[in-house]
This record gives sequence, C-alpha cells and structure tokens, in this order.
Amino acid sequence: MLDFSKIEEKWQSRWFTEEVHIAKLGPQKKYFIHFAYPGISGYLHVGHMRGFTYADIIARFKKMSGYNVCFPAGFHASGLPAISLAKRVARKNKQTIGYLKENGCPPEIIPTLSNTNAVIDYFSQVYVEDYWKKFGFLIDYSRLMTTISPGYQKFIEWQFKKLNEKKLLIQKPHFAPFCPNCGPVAVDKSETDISQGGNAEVLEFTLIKFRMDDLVLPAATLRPETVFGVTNIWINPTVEYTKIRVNGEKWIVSKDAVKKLSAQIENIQITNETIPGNKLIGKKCTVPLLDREVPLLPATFTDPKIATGIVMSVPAHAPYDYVALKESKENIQPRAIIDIKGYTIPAEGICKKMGIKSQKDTEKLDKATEEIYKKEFHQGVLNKKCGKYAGIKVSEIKDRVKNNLLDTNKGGIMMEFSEQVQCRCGETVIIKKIPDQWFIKYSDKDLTLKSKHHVSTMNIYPQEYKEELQKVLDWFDDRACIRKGSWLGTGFPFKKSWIIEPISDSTLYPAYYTLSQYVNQKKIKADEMTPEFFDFVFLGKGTPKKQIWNEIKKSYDYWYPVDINLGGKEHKTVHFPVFIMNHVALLPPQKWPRGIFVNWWITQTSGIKISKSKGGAEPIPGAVHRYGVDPLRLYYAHVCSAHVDIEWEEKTLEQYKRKIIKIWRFVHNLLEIKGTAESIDEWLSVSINAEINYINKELENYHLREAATHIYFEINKILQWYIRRGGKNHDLLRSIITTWLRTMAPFTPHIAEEIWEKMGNTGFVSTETYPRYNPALSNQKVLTKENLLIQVIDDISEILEVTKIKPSRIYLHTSPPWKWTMATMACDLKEKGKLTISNLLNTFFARPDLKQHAQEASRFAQKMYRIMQNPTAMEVYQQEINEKSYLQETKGFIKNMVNAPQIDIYNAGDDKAPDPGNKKKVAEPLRPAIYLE
RNA sequence: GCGGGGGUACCCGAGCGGUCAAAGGGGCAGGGCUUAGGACCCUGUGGCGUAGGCCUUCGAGGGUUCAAAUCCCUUCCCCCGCACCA
Repeated sequence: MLDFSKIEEKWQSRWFTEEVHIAKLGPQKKYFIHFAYPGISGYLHVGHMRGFTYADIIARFKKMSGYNVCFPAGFHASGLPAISLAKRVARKNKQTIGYLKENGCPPEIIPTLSNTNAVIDYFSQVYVEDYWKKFGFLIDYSRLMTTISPGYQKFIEWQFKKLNEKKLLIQKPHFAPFCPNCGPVAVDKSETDISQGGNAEVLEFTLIKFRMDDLVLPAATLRPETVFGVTNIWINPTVEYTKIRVNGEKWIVSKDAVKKLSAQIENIQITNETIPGNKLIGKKCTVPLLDREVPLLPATFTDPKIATGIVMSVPAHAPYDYVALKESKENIQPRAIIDIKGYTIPAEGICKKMGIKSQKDTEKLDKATEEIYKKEFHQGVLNKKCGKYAGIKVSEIKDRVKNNLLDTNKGGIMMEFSEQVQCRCGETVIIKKIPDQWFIKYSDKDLTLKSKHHVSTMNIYPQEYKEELQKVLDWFDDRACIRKGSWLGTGFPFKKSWIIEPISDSTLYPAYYTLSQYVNQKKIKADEMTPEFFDFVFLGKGTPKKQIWNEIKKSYDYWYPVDINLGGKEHKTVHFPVFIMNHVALLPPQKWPRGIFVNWWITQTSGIKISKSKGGAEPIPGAVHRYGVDPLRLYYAHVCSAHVDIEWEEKTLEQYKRKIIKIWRFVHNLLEIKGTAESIDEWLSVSINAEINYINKELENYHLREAATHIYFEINKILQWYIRRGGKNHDLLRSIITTWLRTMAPFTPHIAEEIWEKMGNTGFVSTETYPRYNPALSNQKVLTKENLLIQVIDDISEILEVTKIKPSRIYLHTSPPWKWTMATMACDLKEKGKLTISNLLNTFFARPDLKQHAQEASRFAQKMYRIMQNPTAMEVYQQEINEKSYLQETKGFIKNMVNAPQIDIYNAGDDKAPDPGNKKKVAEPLRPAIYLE
C-alpha cells in the first residue's frame, strides 16, 4: 500500500541531507526564482501553498532542464501583524489563544508568544519546518532572512539613501487613517488593524462656508459645483452643535466633526459654546459665490457623524434634498442648474419615477442619487444660472469650483471615510493630516516611463497582466513611505523615530537573497554592511575592503536579476509595481527583473478568499496528513489554470489523492509485465516522444496545468491503449516509465522518487535531466496508422449501435490509390501556397494514368480542398500509408473490439474485390468504406 | 470614476480561429468485481438517426471568415483591485 507520509519523510530527509536544495555558483545558466515572501501574522493555510507550490514546480523543472537554480525564501516581519498577535497573546485574548491551540501550537509555547520576537522566531520556524519542508520545496534554506534582521535593515537604509540621492524621496502633506489611541492604522478589506469599516473609502469633501452674521456654517459636499443650486441648509434639529475657532473664524459643526477637523486643520480652538440644532432652524445664511440668502431648515437625514454635520440642500439635483424639502412643506422651488437629457428637474424626475415618498426611504434614495449623479457627471452641462461657469461640463467643473472656493477662502477641504471605521481598540478611526510626510516619488515621469518600457520586455504570466501592469504604473502615485508609531521595520535615515512602512521595505529585497547566506554563515557582520559595501556589491562602485566583498559581489553578479517573482493576485496593484520601479530606479538595466508570475486564490465554497479573520482556513498539517503532499501538489497544479480562483473542496482533493494512487498501482502493474517486443511498440515510443515535446513546450511557457494534464492523464491513456493493443515489452515499458517518472518529478516528486528507487535506479530522479524531445523518434506515419485503426473501430461501433445489427461479416475497403495520390498532391500544393480546386485538378489530370477517374475526381478534389483548410491536415495526408496492410495486421484486435466473427479487407481500387453493400465508392484516405452483414 | 477579469453542458472547470458536441473531475445511469457495501475498473451522459450522419448548443443580438465557444461591434449580468494590507 502507498503510505504517503512515510515516503514524504524519507525523500525529504534525503534531499535535505544531500543538499539538493542548496544553490551554489556554477558554470551553467542560472535561474533565480522566488515568491513574494509571506508576512508573519500567524499560521498559513492551504490557500498560501498554491503559489509556493507553483514556485517549487517551476524551480524543479528548471533544475532538471539544466539550469542552476536559486530558489530562496524569507519572511516579511515588518509592520503590525506580529506585534498585534503578540499583544493579543499578552492580553490572553480568548479567540487568539483558541486559534493557536487549534493550529497545534504547543501549550508551553503559547505564553512566550506575548513577545514580538518570539512570534517572529516561532512562526518563521513553523513556515519552514511545517509547511515548506513538508511540501518538499527545494528552497535554499541557507538563505532564509527576515526583514527586521540587522543586515536587512542596513540594506534598506542603503536603499533609501540611494532613493534620496536620485531625488525620489519627497515631502508633502498627507492624509492618513489614524486612531487617536493607536496611531496610524491600515484600513483594508482584511481588517488587520480595524474591527469595522474595511470597505471604507477615503472621500474628499469640499467645505463650503455659508455665512451667518459672524458665524460660518461649513457645509460639506462631494459636489461643490452644485453650490449654484443651493436653496437652503439642512440642520439636524436633534443634534447639539459646537462652535469652534478656525483661523479667526467661528465655525458651527457637529461634535463629532470637531475631533476630525482638529486632526486635519492646524490651530483649531475648541470653545465650550454649543448650540442645539433646533435653535438654528429658521435663520438665514449667505451662499458664497452667489451672495443669495437661504434659510436653515430641519432634516433628520443629516448625520452628525458624517463630515461637519451641516449639509447644503440642492433639491433640483439631490434626491435626498428634494424629498426632504417636499416634506418640510416650505414654499421653496428647486433651482435646476445642470441640464441633462430627459429631465427638467432631475431629482424631482427620478423621485417620481421611482416612487420615492419619504426621506426614510434610504435604499431607493441611494439608488436615485447614484443614477442622477452618474448621468449628470457624464452628460450634464451647467446652465446659465451658474454665471461664469455656464456651458461647462460637470465632469470638468468640479475642481474649478472647488479651487475657486479655496482660493477665495470661501471653502475648505475635509477628508472623511465613506463609512464608520472602528479601530480594534474600540476607538473611531479618523483621518489625520501629516503636513510633511515623506513619499517615494513613484509619479516621477522618467521612472514611470522606464518602468513601463521595461515591463513591455518582461515575461509576465498571465499575459493580460502585462498590459494591466503598464496601466497601473501610469496611475501609481507617490507613496507615503514612513510612519511614526510602534511598528516593526527599519528606521528612516532622514527622520528620527519614524519607521519605513512595510511595502516600501519590500521592493528590492530579492537582491538581498544573493548575500543572505553569507550573513547567515557569519561571513559578514551587519555593521560591516555599510553603504560603501552595498555600493560595491550592487553597483560595482568603489573598492572592496575585504576579500569577502568580492565573493559576495560574485554571487550577486551571477544570480541577479530575478527570473521570476511569483505572487498572488493581491500583489498586482502594489507590490509588483513597486518591485519593478525600485529596481529600475536603483539598479542598472541588466539587473532589472525578467519575469512575474501571478497566481489567483483558493477560495471558500462561497467564493470568499480564505483568510484568518473570515475563517474557512484549512490548516496545512491537517491537509498534508489527510491527502498527502503529492496529491496536494498535483491539485494545485492541475485543478484549474493558475490564473483563476478556485474553491477548496474536499471531494476534489480526495479525487487527486485517488488519482495518485491509481498511477502508483498502474505503474506497478506495468512493471510486472514481462513480455517482449510487439509491433505496437513503435507507436508507444512515438506517442510518448510527441507528448514529451508538448510537455516541454508548455512548461517553458509556465503552463503548469496543461503540462500536468498531459503527464498525468494523456500519458496514462497512451499506456493504457498500448496494453489494450497487446503491448507487453518489458524493456520498453521500463524505459518509458523511467521517462514518465522524470516528467512527474517536478509535480509529484515524492512518489516519483519512490518508484524511481523501486525500479532500481540510483540517485534522485529530482536531479535527473528532464526528458527531451527526440526528433529521430518522430514518426507521423505511425501515429496516423494507429488513428486509422481507432477511427475504423469507432465507425464500426457507431454503425453497430445505430443499426443494431449483429454482424456475421464485415467488409472494409480502403481508399483507392488515386485518392491517395490526390491527397498527397493537395498537400504539395498547400505547401507551396497554391492550393485551389482547379490547381489540384490540373495537377491531377496532368497524369495520363489518372484520367480514367475524371468523373469522381472533381467531387473528391472539392472535398480534399475543404479538408486541407485545416492546418493539421497536411502532416496527416502528406505521406500515403498502407492502410490495407495495417488493418490486416490488426484485424484480430478489431474483431475483438467490435465483436465480429469475420472481417474481410480489400482495397477499393481492386476491381475484383467483392462489394455487396455497394460501399466501395465511398472509401477515402483514412476513412475506409465499411459494410456489415 | 479609473483599471482588470469573467459568463462554456446537471455542477466545478479547460479550451480562446480549423483535430469542438467541446479536456479533466464531480454527479447521474448501465455493466464488471465483491457475500453485501465501499473502493476499484469499464461504458454512457444535447437531440434525432436501421450505416460511420444530420440538427441544435458555449449569457443575448448582430458582424467578419471557406471556417467562431474562440476575432469585431452592441447589449445584459457577475466578480475583483484602487494604495500605507502584505
């Protein structure tokens, strides 16, 4: 029986003790592959293994194809995840402890994980020992590194100094999510730092200052251009408003807004004066730019938690305002200021159309708002009520009105989330303005252009991403690259106590793998890794201070650049772009990355990405135990294309496990066969050789799935057919299986090794060369003949099924010679690009001996012409094969397959051949006439 | 808004101009094996057909082509990313 874990342990231990995985400099072509290193945030799950497995399969294939492969890995320890895990352990958070236990964390380890460094040490060891090694990955473990090691930090410092020298570090104001308790937080879908609001977007509200005596009502809007259509201001009568002083002005805003504005505007003074909303109602204020007076009216939809809590009302264009105005019963007419087709007063129109009656009907109102907004944005033009802006398209006006308001101190800016965001500590997350934030200037024109051009020369999988990536580079803007707070990472060299953020310290890192093993072996110490050292190693500047510098430089020169960087689709818009741009910015062109491979995700049955917070994550050791590593590897490689999401389903995994077992048994059965040569042998060799050709081509293009289909399914089928056809050549089978195992080795290495050894081979199949196409073995005729046989059996079977005849005798008439002649002539003409029906007939009749077939020739020429339009037809018809003799040879087999006692085979060109069914005339090349009786 | 992807038989998923009624799995049906069940192995799985064929299908509607699931246009629907999350 096949014991997966036993052979896994056996071969893994042998590979690693014999150091199959270690990358050493050599004379061969090098191949450098790595995957986007995982962040240290806890246990990984089966979803992560998908990409890692692809990397290992590719690395193994390249190794077997004669490349000297370097496949390093590391850990991204920067940022918050490790800290937050440690904090949760320290707090004895129940969920966290439970999660650790469930994943098999030893009880004595758990308390130690309240320390961040312990988290990093523990999990990096788990990743290596429990995941990567258990999957048999031939990662060069002597190069492991983490982003918070002293050597790496030296490397990052050097990188930022270089960026600064290149004028790619700039300073400007920035708005960032911020928790008053915890400092900067990340707002993202996976909700790492927050407990609510992962879908929030950052919106830019324009504050429009409506004046009321000496007071300012800063109404917040996303559509400043509609200021011309304001008819009133909405105040929530149930809300207590607060007065604040802003640059000598007195503003009225909601209480919630005070905190937010203080984080964004300097010099805000909070007064103790409050004013209830209902006291404001009925007063009047002035619309800026127009100097019209409008009243303050009550509206319950005005939410004090959103922006300033003061809303300007544009009933002609905002459905909410329109409905609220109707409900207020005020005698105020909407002022339509934007013309669009189909509406005179858009908000009124859509409310009537959708039957909206109340401002509480928020679902419909949201829909109406969206529809009107889209229409107005795309088709709308400001009308004459807008003074000097009349005639301008809405899509162009927004910023102009906003800037005009700002320039004349009639407005301001407020950044706000589209929904409430809650920090994990319980506090509401706000947006803070950092006046002098440091950025990496990814908007740099020259850098963008060079990067885009380089991308166009790269190997990118999937192909579509190549174009997408160039577009991403176009809109990729400057990135805030440092933060203040308790984060793991490298200190920023130009601003004390600020730390480089986790994306920015993970861009050039594969270069560090070319020297990490020297650090690990203590051949160089972190404090020796000065800027001069990196200048020398990476840029060839200066002179080496020590011999080891030369050695390290040699390693870098040999292995770099990256041939493939492999990562999940989540990296498409951030990691991969910065990975490329930093290389382009800092290194010479010959060191720029050559390839990117993007893999999609494993999702839960519902289509949700598997994640720790959303659940559904199957722990890796459990899956290894249940299904076995080789089945898992084959599953990843074969279940679907690498560039599409797939749901994790137990049944599917079981299926792959069975598939491996079947192959295991099948191979063993084949090896038991002790016969000698048969005529079908040649077909087997030729077919396998054709498969090898195909598999190599697919693998060279990183089509792992397609290659796996042929290795595990097509070759299997071919061998099955061989056996059915009576093949039993022991020596040939052994040699074919040897080849087959080598094709499997990158995908399912353990089982391949195990059989390899059982067959008495020495060494590792993993270090053998990958099977290569042998042109001498290519023989289309052999394949065509066998296909003829299959076709004949298929046809007979179909006839039997349709007619329900139990045949006592079958007549086969193979194609008359003249039809073959015409077929080969057609191929000839096709090859010369001269194939037309008339050319074909002319060529044909040029031969006097063929004139006798004039009557049928024209019809057959038409048919042949049609067949030849198929590009694969040429190789099939190019060489005439002796159909009759092949069928004669295989007659016994056909009889068996179709269950017929007697088969008589003739050539249709033979006038004396009996033709009881009058079928002879339909015989064509590779389609013999068939008659049953 | 910007950018990307996708809609394929009962289901999951390949295919991305000719070998396509469409790989591979699952499910279902029949047969073999077995004391029985499971596992395993065959066969079938759009419709019609007493001759290897014909007809209809790859979201919908048009078009290009000798030939389209595959290319183009229009249209409907779904999914994803948009930045301090790696």
